[in-house]
Amino acid sequence: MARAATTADVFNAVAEPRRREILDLVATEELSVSELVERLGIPQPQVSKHLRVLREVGAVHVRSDGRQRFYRANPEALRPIHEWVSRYAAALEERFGELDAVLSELKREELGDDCNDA
Amino acid sequence: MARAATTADVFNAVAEPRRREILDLVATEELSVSELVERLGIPQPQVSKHLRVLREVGAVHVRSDGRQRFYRANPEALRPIHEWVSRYAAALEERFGELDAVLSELKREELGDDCNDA
DNA sequence: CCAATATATACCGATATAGGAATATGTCAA
DNA sequence: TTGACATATTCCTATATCGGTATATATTGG
Repeated sequence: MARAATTADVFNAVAEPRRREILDLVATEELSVSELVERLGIPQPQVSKHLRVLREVGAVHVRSDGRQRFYRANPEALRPIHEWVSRYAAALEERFGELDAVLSELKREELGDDCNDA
Repeated sequence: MARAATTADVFNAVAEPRRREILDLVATEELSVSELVERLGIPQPQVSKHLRVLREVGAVHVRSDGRQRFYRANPEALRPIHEWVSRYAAALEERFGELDAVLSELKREELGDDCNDA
C-alpha cells in the first residue's frame, strides 16, 4: 500500500502547503477559481485539482453563479485537526509558562545574586 | 515532482494516523520501541520507521538507555499546526455559539411557544 | 448555431511513500 | 567470543500522488 489518499481525511488534505494557502485565501471571503488562479500564480488546472481535494474532505463550500464557481472555507471540516492538536496546546502554553519562569529566574539573578539561601 | 516528503514538515508527518497514534502514546509518558510495538500491534520495523519520520521533524525526543530507546513527544514541533488551525478556531467556537443559540431557541419553543412577541 | 469564457477532468511522468521481509547495528550477559 | 535481545536500516512492490499539457464540460453572448 502506498501513502493514504489526500482525500482520505482533512489531515492529508491540508498537508499540502498550496491547499492551506487556498484555504487561507477563501477563509474570509468567497473567491472564484479565476481569482484564486490570479492570486496563487499557478496554472488553473492545478487550482481546480486542489479545490477538488478540499471539496472532497468538506474543507470548502462551492456556490455556482453562471459559469463561475465561488469557493469559501468551511472551518467546521478542520475540527478534527483542531481537536487533535489542542490536546498538545496545553503543553505548548505550558512551555510559554516555563519560558516565563526561566526569564523571571534570570531577571532575579540579574538584580542580585546575594539572595541565594542568605 | 511527486508529493512532498513526509519529513518535509510536521503537517505531512502527522497526516499519517499511525504517527498521530504514536505521538498520543508518548505524549504523557516515555515509551520504548518495544512498548510501542506492543501497544500498536504492528511490526517493529514499521514502528521504527514511523519514529524516524517523527524524529526528523522534531516531533519526538529520544533517550538511549542501554539497548533500549525511549521516545517522548515534543509538543513544540506541533506549534505550526496549532498556529495555523487556530486561525480557524474562532470560527469553530463561533459555530458552537450558534449551536447553543439554536438549542436555546428549541428549548424556549419547547417550554411554550406562547412567548412569541406576545 | 458558433465563439468565447470559466472551470473541471484526463493523461503522462517522476517521485515518495507505506507495508512486508530480511538484515544490519548495537548492547548486554555468560 | 558467542548468543540473545532491542532497534534501525535496506530492499522490494504497489500505489497515490503533484505538476504540466491537452481536452472536455458548462454557460453566456451574438
